[in-house]
Amino acid sequence: MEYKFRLRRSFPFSATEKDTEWDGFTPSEVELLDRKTIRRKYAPGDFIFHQDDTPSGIFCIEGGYVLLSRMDASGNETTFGIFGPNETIGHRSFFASDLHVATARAITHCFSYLIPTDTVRQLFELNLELAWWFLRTVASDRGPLDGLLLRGSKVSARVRFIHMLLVLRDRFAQTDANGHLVFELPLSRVEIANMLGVTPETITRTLRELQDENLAIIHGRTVIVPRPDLLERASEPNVSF
Amino acid sequence: MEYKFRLRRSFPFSATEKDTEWDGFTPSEVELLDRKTIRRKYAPGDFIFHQDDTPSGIFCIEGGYVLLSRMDASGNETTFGIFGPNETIGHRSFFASDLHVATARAITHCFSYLIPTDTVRQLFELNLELAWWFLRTVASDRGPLDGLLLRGSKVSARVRFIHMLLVLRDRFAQTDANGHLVFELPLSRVEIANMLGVTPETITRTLRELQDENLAIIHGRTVIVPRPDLLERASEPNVSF
DNA sequence: CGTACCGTTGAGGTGAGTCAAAGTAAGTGG
DNA sequence: CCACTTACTTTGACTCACCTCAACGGTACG
Repeated sequence: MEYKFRLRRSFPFSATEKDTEWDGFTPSEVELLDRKTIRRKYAPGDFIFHQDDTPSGIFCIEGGYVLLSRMDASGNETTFGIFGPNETIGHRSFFASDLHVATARAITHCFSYLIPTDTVRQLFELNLELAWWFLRTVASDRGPLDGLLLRGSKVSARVRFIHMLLVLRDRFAQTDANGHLVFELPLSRVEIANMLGVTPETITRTLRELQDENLAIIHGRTVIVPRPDLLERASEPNVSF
Repeated sequence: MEYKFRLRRSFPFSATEKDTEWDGFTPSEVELLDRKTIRRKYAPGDFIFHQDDTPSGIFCIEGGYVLLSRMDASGNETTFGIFGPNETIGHRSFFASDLHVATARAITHCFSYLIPTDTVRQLFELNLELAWWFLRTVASDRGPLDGLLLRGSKVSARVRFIHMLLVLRDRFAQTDANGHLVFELPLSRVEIANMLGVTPETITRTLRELQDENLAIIHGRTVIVPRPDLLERASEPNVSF
């Protein structure tokens, strides 16, 4: 039997995942998932859900990248995170029985599964261990917390940006033949600015500053870091060069 | 039989709580809790746990108030929240199998229960619904998230302070005979500043500004708000007076 | 009556915001 | 393949909210 849900590292509903505590689904549960989940396709800029919507279930991203952000009354957009393949979004609001706090917007072509509310409920009834797994997931999400720590006014835009690079390294950077870190960021200047809580102009200026100091080479959305080791030092707020 | 754990609204381990999904403890489980929890007394300034400590269990505050904050390498302290009676602290790190991200410090005389790691584990084995309850608790904690939203550089210290008042209203404010809101804040200027991500001097100046505009009357840690309705309007970042 | 902590006040500096304009890249249609 | 539109990015000049540093006043406590 062929399931839509195959082996996927850290995919919470994977029936065959061996690396997590979470491989206890029975065939009937997997069948339920397969039958009820809704697969959707999104183009860049498409919304997956909006802030203040009532959650209609939990989304699992199959491919592509999604930004979670919130816009306040004055039009300031704050981005909390970028999520990619095999990550779930929308679960926090779901479990808090809350309206969506954030808007999810695809920034690349994107596929996601929606596990509808009723199906999630049924799964929890069938298998209470699911709560334990999600408890770990939600508790481990330090996104907003780390963001908060970086927003002290004493933390410069420069340090925030470098910190962002460190966080995104695993997903968007590769090491080339010369040992340089090459980032292919899927984010516009505006989106970066919203992640760091500054303006796009500040991003431009910060990038030029880093370039002038030979800490990075910038080409559009490509950022090349010749000396990755210096990055870590530069992310210490009080280290001067 | 008399238990240490009595009826307490929203106390997660309450055996008799009827308002939540969480009243399913059996007598033997309650007995386990009673036997294993450790009650401790703290004076103002005492630490309950330190950042980067290994969690030794979950703490429930019986009485008094506790600040959760983190200090970075340059000595900046960021406070995420203030917690009081019947609230649990330390659970996020616990469930994430992480070191404590924050330091918990008593700001008043304070009693708390520590439910040790082993006891929590036993309780989860006895009663998996506990995971479901904590999932709701952790998911509902919007503390760091709300904090993050207030740290956009476009949000002034003034708006942040007013927002803090609104958040603390339920706990620390009473309405007097004239319909004025009277806050008795248990926080020093420095502690307020750390909550808002500004300096203590800015707090002083902001308070004087509010006083000059007759929006508040300040006496030490007492803040009287003559027109509570104006507060809500003033917390909208883009409303001008 | 010092010591310590907290809070206030002032003067001066600065990082980042704002506004406006020009430059660049990417896609569309003829 | 080129003109045209649209969105994104950069740059510069100016402004300002908040930080920094330093001094001083108040209150509690041994």
